[in-house]
This record gives sequence, C-alpha cells and structure tokens, in this order.
Amino acid sequence: MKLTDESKAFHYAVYSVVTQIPYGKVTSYGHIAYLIGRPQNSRLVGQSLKHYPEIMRQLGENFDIPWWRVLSSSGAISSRGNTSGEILQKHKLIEEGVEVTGVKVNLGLVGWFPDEVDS
DNA sequence: TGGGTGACGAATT
DNA sequence: AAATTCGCCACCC
Repeated sequence: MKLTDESKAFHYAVYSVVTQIPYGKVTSYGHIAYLIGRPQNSRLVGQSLKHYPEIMRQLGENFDIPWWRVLSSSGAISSRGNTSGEILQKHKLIEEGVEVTGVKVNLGLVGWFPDEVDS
C-alpha cells in the first residue's frame, strides 16, 4: 500500500473524524466522506478503515481509532467476505451499550450525523 | 492504460 | 423489509 501526499491527507481527515464519534454512537462511511469534503468517496473511507493498521504505521502514528462505530448508511454492519471482523464489530458495539439486532442498529437512536466537526 | 474491484449510497423493485 | 440495479471513483494491477 503506497501513500501519496494526497492520500495521506485523506486518511488523516478520516481518522480525525472517526476519533470524534462519541462513545455509544455510530455514523456512516458516507457521512464521514461528506464531513471531510469528499462526498463521492465513501468507498474509499471503507478502504481506509480496512487497512488502517498499516496506514497508521506508514503515517508514523500509533493511536487506535473506534473503527467499529462506522456502519453503512442503512445502519447495517458491512459485510467483508469473512465474518470474524463483523462479529468483532458487533461485540464492540454491544460492549458500549449499542443495541444490535442481527447486523443492524437503530440510527435514529444512536446515529451521529453532525453537519461539521472540529478539524 | 484499461478494466476489475469494493468495510458505499440512493433509488428502485 | 430485503434484494437488485445503477452510479460512483480511487486504487491496483
């Protein structure tokens, strides 16, 4: 995974937003893309989270981020081919008091969709 | 370099 | 309510 200056900026922006999601709340890939001014790049937000351990290493950062608070716009835990990551995400959410029925959460209840965030 | 891909989203069945 | 369809676009061969 190679990082250009451009993609580094993107990843930093993503992580800045993800770290601001409150405990017990969730948001969507698309809303993160919106908040960082790249509304057409929701898929790239997913890729960023998928590879975040290596990306953070390459960026020289070592903090962890609450990736489990990011869901699809329908409130469902996104499928990624193997179930272990999804199971873990569900457990992490339940752990912080979020009700998960099947793979879904009630966004009206625990959704976090601000119009802007701190930069 | 062109085409397949995807932790997506909105609209449409 | 759930599955399909289609648009999207950076990334990676």
